[in-house]
Amino acid sequence: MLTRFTRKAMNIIRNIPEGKVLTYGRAAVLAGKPNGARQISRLLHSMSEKYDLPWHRVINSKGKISLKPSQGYELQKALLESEGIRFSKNDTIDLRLYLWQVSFFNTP
DNA sequence: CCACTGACTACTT
DNA sequence: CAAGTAGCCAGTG
Repeated sequence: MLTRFTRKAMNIIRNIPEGKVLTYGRAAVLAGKPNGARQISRLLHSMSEKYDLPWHRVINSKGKISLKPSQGYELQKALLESEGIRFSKNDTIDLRLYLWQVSFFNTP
């Protein structure tokens, strides 16, 4: 049984457009739980495949990929770059350019 | 119900 | 800037 928060979060993540990203924290806020960032990561980890979520479009608040090398890092970076996202020298994504700007999201 | 775990974050050193 | 810390809360056993 999934919580309302979890379902809402999945819905939001599914709607991240190509070439844009969301941070764990932002996704949590949009799903209605400002402190639910860790649940977002759990979601992605456990059901990104089952529910066909664009898990690679979610990164941490510093604009970096949270996965470790050989644990999915390379794959995520490749997927993002294939959508046109450019990484800075220090391997960070410029959130000013790529953060999905959504002021409201309507899902009951 | 309790304990433990995290692909997190904001704040302090 | 890097490293440490306290708070966070759904899932799991």
